Amino acid sequence: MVSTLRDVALAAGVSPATASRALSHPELVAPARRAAVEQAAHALGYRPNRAARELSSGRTGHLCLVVPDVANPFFASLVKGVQARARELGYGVFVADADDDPRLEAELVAQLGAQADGTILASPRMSDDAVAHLSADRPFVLVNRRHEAHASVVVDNTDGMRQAVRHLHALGHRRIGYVGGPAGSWSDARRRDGLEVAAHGLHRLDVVDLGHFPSSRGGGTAAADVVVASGVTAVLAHNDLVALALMDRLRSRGVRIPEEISVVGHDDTVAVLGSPRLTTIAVPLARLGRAAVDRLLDDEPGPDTPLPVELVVRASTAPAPAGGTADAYDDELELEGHRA
Amino acid sequence: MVSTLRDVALAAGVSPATASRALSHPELVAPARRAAVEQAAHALGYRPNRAARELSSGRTGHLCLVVPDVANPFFASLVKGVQARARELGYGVFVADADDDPRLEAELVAQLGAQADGTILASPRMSDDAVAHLSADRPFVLVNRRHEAHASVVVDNTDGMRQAVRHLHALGHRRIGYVGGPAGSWSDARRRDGLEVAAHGLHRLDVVDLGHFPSSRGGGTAAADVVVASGVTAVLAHNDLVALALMDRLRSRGVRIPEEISVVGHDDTVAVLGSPRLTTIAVPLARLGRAAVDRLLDDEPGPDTPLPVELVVRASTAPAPAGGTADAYDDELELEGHRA
DNA sequence: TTGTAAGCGTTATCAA
DNA sequence: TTGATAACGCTTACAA
Repeated sequence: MVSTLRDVALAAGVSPATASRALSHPELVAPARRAAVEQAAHALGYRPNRAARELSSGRTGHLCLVVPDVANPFFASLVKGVQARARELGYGVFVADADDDPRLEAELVAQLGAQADGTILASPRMSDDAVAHLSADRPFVLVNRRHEAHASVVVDNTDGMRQAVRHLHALGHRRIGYVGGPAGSWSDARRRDGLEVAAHGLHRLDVVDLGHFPSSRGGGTAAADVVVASGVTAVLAHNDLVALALMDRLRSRGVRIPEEISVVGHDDTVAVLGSPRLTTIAVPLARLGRAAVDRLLDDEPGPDTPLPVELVVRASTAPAPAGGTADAYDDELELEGHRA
Repeated sequence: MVSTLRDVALAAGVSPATASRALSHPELVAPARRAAVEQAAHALGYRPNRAARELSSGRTGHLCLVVPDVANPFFASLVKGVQARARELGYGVFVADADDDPRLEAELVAQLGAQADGTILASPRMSDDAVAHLSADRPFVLVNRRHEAHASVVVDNTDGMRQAVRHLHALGHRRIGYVGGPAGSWSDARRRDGLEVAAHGLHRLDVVDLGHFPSSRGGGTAAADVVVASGVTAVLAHNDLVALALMDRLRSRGVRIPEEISVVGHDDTVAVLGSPRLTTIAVPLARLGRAAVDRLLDDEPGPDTPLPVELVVRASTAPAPAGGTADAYDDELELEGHRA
């Protein structure tokens, strides 16, 4: 049979209260008794009943993590980090997949969040307004998105763009396209900021905004044709999945990568599966997940500096084609280009 | 404030016991009172306290899912299916990532499993012996692995091999290599069975066992050289990740795919990211996850037939090279080949 | 420093 | 069909 705290107390010759304290607040109990209790607990294979503990203390020992799609490698890695850190701290993690439906996300936050000591939400697509109305009574942390109403952990999206643009510029690219993520995405907006900053600092550089695209393979396929039409010699994609599909479509239109067009992905989730291997902006997803847990459980909010990202150069970026199209196109066909 | 059953009972003018029954076992309560309770509950925004319910009833309303690595797309998709079905049935899901450590898996099953109404375990690498010692007191289901001591849900690994071999044979391949998964893998053993069956049914066919390899990219890279040395014109890989790395290495050794060697993956997790797109044996992972939940919660075990898999033909398989090496090698260099 | 005892919110047993 | 009432196992004032 499963033994209770009573059994432990009985075996150790103390009251249930002392047994409880010995296990939960050891510093309040005399060393001798504490040892006796610990030994009895161990001998009986005692495991505290979390339901009873919760009912009495109000704390569940659970964390709740809501993501749009666990099968998306970005979120899967995030789950891994959250899970690892939570385990270290003795928490179990409810993982809720919202199946890419922002309304379901809100519902899950309300439902499962009520059964946990805190909730972590990764939701690039929920509206700011909807985010504002999420439960603020319990600890709550937003991942890779800021919002005035909540705590958050983010990565340095802006700096990632800066690194990538500098890399491409050094390779001689002078006309670089940006395949944006869905409109309204917080990180997409930050990346556009980074693009602007980067473009201003470099010589003779056009950054061309190719528009907003779905952050799926379909987005990359659609973007490819826009890329070709824009005359850029390099592209930054919103994520690796998009970049891979983009390369696929480019190739099938006869464009050689990286000889004719260089491609940069984002996140480093599936970049290594591409052919050629994708140069990408690596995001420390597991660290981000761990940081989310710490932030959730931290009493003092802290400064919340963005986590650093790192450009990983692989085979999909190369020097700009000689006599590249950059100058040829310089004064035509400029879709909202930023100019240095 | 959050309202309790007492509040509902008070508002509805009934006793807490009746309120409880009205909500949990409606058929035991007179329609009039039931309606009153339901209305009061709704009006007060009543949410049952799961801890209290658990303490009293013994049921947690939680399920536990332990996987070796959530960042692996195979398991991520499985999580998605489990999660979806569990939600439909009103359960929350603890997801535990064992970080590819079978010992940790066992610990997680014991720890988190004790806080749930049932546990689902996907563990290709745990030893049969270790599996035998896992908690049998609560409902427990094994995923894609059979074991006499436990219930399980599996896919038809054997038939998948049959489909793939038939496909390759029809394309004229007469010497086909098998890049196996880790030794001890249950599904790998089933696939070898399928290979044998398939080979026996087809004319002039050699299936060459290339050995056991890690189910990671490294495994695929290592396998590539063995593939080249074996003189096969087609390869079946243990999963898509392995197949993709295999193609990478083959290509860098100057082998053209599919012109010189055809490649077949398994699972259809990342097959579409490859270039060329990978022909693969699609496994219904989400369905498998859903089935695991149903099996876990089913009172009557049922027959447990394997879920069907489906060969998806893409660009990585093509007719065998003319004057292919198959016949040339027919009587030499036969590594444990099965012969029809 | 320790023990007594009162809950925590729900379910389930028993009478009525 | 309904209502008291006693658990469920633990934590935490409060008292000693």
